[in-house]
Amino acid sequence: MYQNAPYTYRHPHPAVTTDVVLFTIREGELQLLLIQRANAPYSGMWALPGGFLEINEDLEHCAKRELEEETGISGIYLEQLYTFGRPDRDPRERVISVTYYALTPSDRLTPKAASDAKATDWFPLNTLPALAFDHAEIIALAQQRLIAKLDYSTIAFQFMEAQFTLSQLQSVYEILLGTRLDKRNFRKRMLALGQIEETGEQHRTGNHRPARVYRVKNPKRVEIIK
Amino acid sequence: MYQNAPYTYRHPHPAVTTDVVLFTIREGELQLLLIQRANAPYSGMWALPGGFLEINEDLEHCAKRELEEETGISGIYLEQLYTFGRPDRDPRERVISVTYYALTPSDRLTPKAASDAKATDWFPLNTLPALAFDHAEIIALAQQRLIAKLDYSTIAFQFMEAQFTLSQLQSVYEILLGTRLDKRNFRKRMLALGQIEETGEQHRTGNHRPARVYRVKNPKRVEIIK
DNA sequence: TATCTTGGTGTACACTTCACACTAAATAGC
DNA sequence: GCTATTTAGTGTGAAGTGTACACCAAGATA
Repeated sequence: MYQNAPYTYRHPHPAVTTDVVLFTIREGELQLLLIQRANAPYSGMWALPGGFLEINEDLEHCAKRELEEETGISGIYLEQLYTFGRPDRDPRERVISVTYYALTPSDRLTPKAASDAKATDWFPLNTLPALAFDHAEIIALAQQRLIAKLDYSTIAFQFMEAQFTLSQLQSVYEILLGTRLDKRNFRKRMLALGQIEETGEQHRTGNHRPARVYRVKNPKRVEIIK
Repeated sequence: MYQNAPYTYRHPHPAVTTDVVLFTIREGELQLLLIQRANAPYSGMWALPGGFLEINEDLEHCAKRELEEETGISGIYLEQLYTFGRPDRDPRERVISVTYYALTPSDRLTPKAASDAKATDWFPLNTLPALAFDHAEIIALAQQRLIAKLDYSTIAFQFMEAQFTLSQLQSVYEILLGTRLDKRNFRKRMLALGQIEETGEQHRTGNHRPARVYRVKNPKRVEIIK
C-alpha cells in the first residue's frame, strides 16, 4: 500500500495530529467524550476524538473537523491546551499531538455513532475506561486547566444552554469545584460580572416558585476576570 | 540534493520546529533574544532562536538544543507557550512550530556569535527589528503570558540572579508592570509568599546603607500563588 | 561631622470576601 | 381551598485583604 507513496522529504518528518478533550456536565458529574478505537494500535480501547492534520489545514480546523467526523458535534469553541510530543507516544511513527479542550452544554451532544462505526460515549472523569496513547495525561492536564480557569474567567458559562437559571449555573460550579456554595454570595458574584442578563422569562418546574431565566451577554467569548 | 531522500510517507507530513522567546531585563527594560537569519527565506531578518525537530527528540529538548546551538545559552527553564500552524506561515513547506518561552537573569547571557555565524542580540520589546515568519505574533503572545503570570505566580524570580536584594526584585516588577510600586507593600507581599529567604549576607554598593541579600528557596520552580 | 543616598519598617482606612436565615411563589395532596 | 413541600430570591455585619502613606538607619563621601 506504500507503492505509490509520493511524499518524500530530505529529513524525516513527524506526523501531526490534533486531539480534543470535550467536557460536559451530565448526570450531576463532569464527563468527557471518548471514542472507541476500531483499529490497531490500541484497538478496542478508548481515546480522545482526533486525527491527522491535513497538509493545508489549520490546526484548529483539524480539531473541529475530526470532532465532527467522529462524533457529529460541531460549532463549539475550542481552546488550545498543550502540545504533546514524547518520541514514543505512538508506536506507529513519531506523532506530535496538538491538543484542544472545549465545553458544551449537556444536551447539544447527540454523540451519534460515527461514520466508521466506532462507539462514542460520555464518561465521568473518575470512572474512565482504559485509554489509548498518552490520553490519560492529556485529560488530566485539561481538567486541571478547566478548574484553574473557573477562578479567573467566565469559562463555566460554556456549559450552559442558551437560557438558564442561576440555580443551574450554581450547580455547575458546585460540580466542578466539588463543594457547596452559598446562594446569596454566588448570585451576587455572578451578577457583578456583568456577563449575564435576565431574559424576562421564567422557568417553571416542580412544585415551587419559578426561577428567572438568564442568558450570557456574549456567548462564545470567554472573558478574563480580575 | 533530494537524490538520496529516503524519508517517504503515504500521506504528506508537515515539518515541526520549536522556537523560543527568551526574555531578560537589561538596561532597565524588558528585552528578548533574536538571531539574524543568514539564509532564505527572510535572509537578513531577525527571528526567534529555534529549528527543526529531530525525529527521536523530545519537543522541549529540541527547544533547548536549538537555543544552545544558536546562542550558547543553556540550563534554563522553558515553559511551553503555544503551537502555531497557519498553513502559510513558512513559504518553504508546511511548518508547525511549538513555541516556548523562558526568562533569564541579565548576566547569564553571553549570546555568543553562534556556530553558523549568524548575529545574535538582545532587543527591547518596543524597538524590535523586522521579524521573520509570524514571530511578531509569537512574541506578542509570550509577552502577554509573561505579564499575566506575574500576577499569580513567582515567575519573575526567574529574572533574578542566585542572590538579589528586594530593591532589585522590586525594580524587575516595576519594569514589567510599567508602574512604580510601594516599597513597604511590595516587601510585605514578597515575604508573605514564603518563596524567598535571607542569605545572611549583605550587598554593599554606593554611599548608603547596605541591603540584605535574599535567594529563592526553590529556584527552577514557578509556584502558582492564590 | 555633615550630607547624601538607598535600605528598612508599621498603621489606619477602604474594599472585598464570607458567613448566615428568612420570605416568596408555585405545585401537590388532602 | 387550605396546608405542606420545594426551590427562588434577598441584605447585613464581621473578618480579612489590599492600599496609601512618612520617617529613621546605615554606610560612603567630602
